Amino acid sequence: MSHPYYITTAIDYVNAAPHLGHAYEKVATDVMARFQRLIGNEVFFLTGTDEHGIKIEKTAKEKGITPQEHTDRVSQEFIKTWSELNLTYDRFIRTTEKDHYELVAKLWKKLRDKGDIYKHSYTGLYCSGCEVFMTARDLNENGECLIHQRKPDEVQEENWFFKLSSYKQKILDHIEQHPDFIWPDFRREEVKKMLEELQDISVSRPRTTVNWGIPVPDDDEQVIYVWIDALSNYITGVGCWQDEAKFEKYWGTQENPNAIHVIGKDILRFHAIYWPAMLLAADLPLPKQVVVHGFINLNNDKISKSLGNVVSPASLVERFNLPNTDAIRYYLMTVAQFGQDGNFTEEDFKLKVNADLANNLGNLLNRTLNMTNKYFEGEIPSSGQDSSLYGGFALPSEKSMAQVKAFYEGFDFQNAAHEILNWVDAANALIASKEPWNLFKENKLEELASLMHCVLNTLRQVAIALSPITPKLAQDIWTQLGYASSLTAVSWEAIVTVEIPSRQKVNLQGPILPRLDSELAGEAKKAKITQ
RNA sequence: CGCGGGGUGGAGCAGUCCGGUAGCUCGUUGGGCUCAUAACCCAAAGGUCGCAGGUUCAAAUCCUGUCCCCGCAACCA
Repeated sequence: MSHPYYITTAIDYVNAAPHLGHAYEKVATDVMARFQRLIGNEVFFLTGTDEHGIKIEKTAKEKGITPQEHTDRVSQEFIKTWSELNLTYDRFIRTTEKDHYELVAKLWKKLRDKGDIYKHSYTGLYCSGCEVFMTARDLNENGECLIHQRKPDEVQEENWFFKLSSYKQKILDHIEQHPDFIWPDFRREEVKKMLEELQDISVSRPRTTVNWGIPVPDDDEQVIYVWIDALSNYITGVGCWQDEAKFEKYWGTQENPNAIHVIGKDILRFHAIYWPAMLLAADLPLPKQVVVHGFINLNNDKISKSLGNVVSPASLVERFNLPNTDAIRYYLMTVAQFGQDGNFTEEDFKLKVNADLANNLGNLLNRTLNMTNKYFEGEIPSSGQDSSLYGGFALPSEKSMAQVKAFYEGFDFQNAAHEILNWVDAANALIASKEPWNLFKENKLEELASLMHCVLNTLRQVAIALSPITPKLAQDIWTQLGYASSLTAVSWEAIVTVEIPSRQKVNLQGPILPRLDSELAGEAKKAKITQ
């Protein structure tokens, strides 16, 4: 049965170019979106960019362009990168879009009219070096900014505040009553601790500080700060207060919440506390689940601009001469358990991609199609009388298929891929043990046909099952198996209910993914030779 | 005592909730095969699970203490 499935990523701040860290979350969300479509659900996948704020304003000024020009440029970079990674989002939302402005203004008024937003004078310690207000934690024992080693100025500012504290209990209750609201478990516990010390938050900034933002309704002096502006993209994206039918379908209702937010661990607080509080204040249903992933480090260092270790997906494609980004998608999804941190190294990337995708899977396809060409003139043989002969061995068991499905559903992409690769291994082992080349020499064509049919069908199943993670490779396998149609038209059930058609003409086209030989490997070889 | 994550064969990790022959991938060594992308298959070596104590017939797994690494703490995913 088809269900609406709404999934979102965090929207990225357009102050820097997209890198592997951004890509990690987006790919994971795309894998889930693709999987949900595969099992027949009606998916709406939202991603986008967060485009307001002082940093954008400053960067634009430095570059001598307007903030709008700047955000136009950078958001295009994100769109381009996502296109290279084959993300299948349904909308790319930008917080500078018209419908978002309207929604945010409505949301603001609603909270204000309800009395949940109030004006408050705020005396803060402002470090002009950092250009930001500091809290006690940012200061050393002498009350000096840790970075600039000098005392910040005492500045009084009038801001609008949101009564976050009055929603504390409701949020806590919701978390208790919906154990799946925050995933994984340990993040839920973390949020409960955060809730213990909860203060109201400032939700606007004076125009004297920031100009680039959505104006506070009926207050020319103030601009809406990031919380209300950025978080509400999730409801703008599915037509809140604009297209009620669409909104109810995807966002869901109080009784049947439907939205799933995929976010990084750094913004847990905002999604698990601020955002639900705002929704409660606006009398809107809460999301169904907040899924929190870990970070991918680069050579054990945090990915960051200041470390200068930013790697873009495009640069990997270039360096390794990849036919497409599937190797990157695969690696990101298998390098760590979703929810935990992982570590990216080029060496490991090469190793894993070569072993799993090129050697085991790619080579299985290649050797199988070659044999189909040699022994059966390129036509898929029928399983014949012996259809059950190899069934228990290479064909994935129904249990294994169900496991893969459960892994996907539980955001365990690592184990999903691992389980599918087991099917590949089993097929390779089956070939080794049955020695089809000898069956051919001995003219045991019945047995040979049955064996080849079995392996070809396994490849067909692998293509379907792996398609959420590696859509291009899966389609390549599909095409080489002789299908004219697109793999996206196939459903998950077909793994079990359909067999590869006999007499279909295979279409061997060479490696779906050549082995990666990095510059590193090249240089290591060179070094050996010169020694 | 701010919060949280992690410390398992050479490397990267799973297993820890619901104690009971320590598992996976890569690498190494030996063998096999030749359909295939120097690939694939089989086998072996290699770890007493950070450290100390406790509970138990039995602990990587529970409890206590301790050391080390990492992240978060009003926006670098």
